[in-house]
Amino acid sequence: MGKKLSGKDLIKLGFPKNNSINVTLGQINRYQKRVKKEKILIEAKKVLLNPEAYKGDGVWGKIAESLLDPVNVTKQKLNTHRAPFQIYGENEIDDQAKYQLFDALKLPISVAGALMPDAHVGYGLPIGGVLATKNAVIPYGVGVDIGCRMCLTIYPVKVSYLKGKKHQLENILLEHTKFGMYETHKIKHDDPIFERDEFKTIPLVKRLKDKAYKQLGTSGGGNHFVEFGVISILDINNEWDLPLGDYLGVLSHSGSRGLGANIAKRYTYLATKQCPLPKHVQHLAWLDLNTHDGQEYWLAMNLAGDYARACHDNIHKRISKLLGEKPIVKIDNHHNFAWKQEVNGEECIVHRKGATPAKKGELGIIPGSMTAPGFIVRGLGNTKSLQSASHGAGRVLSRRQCKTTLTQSAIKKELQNHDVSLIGGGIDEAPMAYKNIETVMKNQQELVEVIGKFTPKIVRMDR
DNA sequence: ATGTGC
Repeated sequence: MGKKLSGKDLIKLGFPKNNSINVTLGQINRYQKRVKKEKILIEAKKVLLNPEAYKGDGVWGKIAESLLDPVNVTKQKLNTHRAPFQIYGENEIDDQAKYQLFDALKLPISVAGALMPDAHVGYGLPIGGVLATKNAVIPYGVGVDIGCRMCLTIYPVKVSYLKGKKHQLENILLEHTKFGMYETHKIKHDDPIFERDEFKTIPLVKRLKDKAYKQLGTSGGGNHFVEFGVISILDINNEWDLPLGDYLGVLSHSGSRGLGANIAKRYTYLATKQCPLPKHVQHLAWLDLNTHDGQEYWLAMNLAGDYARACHDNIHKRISKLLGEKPIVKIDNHHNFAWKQEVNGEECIVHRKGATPAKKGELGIIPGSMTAPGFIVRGLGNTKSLQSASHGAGRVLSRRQCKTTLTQSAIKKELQNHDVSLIGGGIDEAPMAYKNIETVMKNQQELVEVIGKFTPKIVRMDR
């Protein structure tokens, strides 16, 4: 009732008639909804008089920045030329995914790009896309599931265990992994990550802390899984001096749950507001890393990545305890993330949206499907791929196509043929929905070398 | 991938 803060109030206070008004109203509306107008105006005046002192503040930092350095939101144009790029396994990649990369390579911030052999169409950057940019980060270049990653632990246990204790292992997955949107652990688990400053200093992240707490160690849905299988070590020069042969392995694939999803959503929205692009590429909107929002996204993205790691660690720790065995090897890697990395001698932001980092000697995991093997790989540091490799086999059938062309009985038969037992798993995650992983691996021999193989035997997914 | 707060 006339109590709501308006632009006029701010002008009366002495605010300049530029975008600082909009920024201020936006921040207040978002984070100070329940604070009295009088109180807000007193604080706003202080910020107006000394914006320098408020730089970095969760709520007022962005306002201070808009006062110090008013931004002109100008429509960005695409270049007519493309930044240099490389495509791996081109024959296996559909044209739409290539066109998406080509568009991304025309952004004025783009330095170089690559397409991995499992690439397919996504929002903004294609899945399997790698893009290096100059001092800017594209939230949709990372993807909605920030820090989506793999984690593998290997146990010094005979593989006959998989058959002999099949029922017990199935029970571990059924009772002690959590899938789907709402399923959480009955007992709350803790983790040092919740002491991180970002949970206090970034208002959005603060609001997500409770949710993150509840979801720690859960897997979510989609293509996420936790599975037991056979690890075959194939490289005698492996980094753990393991004799060649078979071991019990636990492999997990999941990300940062609601925390990362909400961070992605918010900063994508902010990016599209600040960086208007032609309609067909609007999802490639970026945040300048010198701005408040850009820096905040970087911190929030890194937090979401670390949270995703904490989730996997929680899963593996609990399973290890239930097995009564300590892992002798642990390998893990993000495949939806952005890193600072040198490209052609200058520091760039390298986005990998469904791509495995593959610096020289860097270890990673490339999963196949629930019936096809995954691979433990060692990066070869190929600069043409921006030191990256595929993050899996890649889809051949869309989720919709799966539902219309596949049957439950065909999936059941496929699982039986490979001696795989499945708990959960929808028709859209059928093994037939994925490309042949052997072909994908062949198409990236210049990018990674294989150390070992993972053959899934007991798989748990959402349903 | 997530889930109803721009």
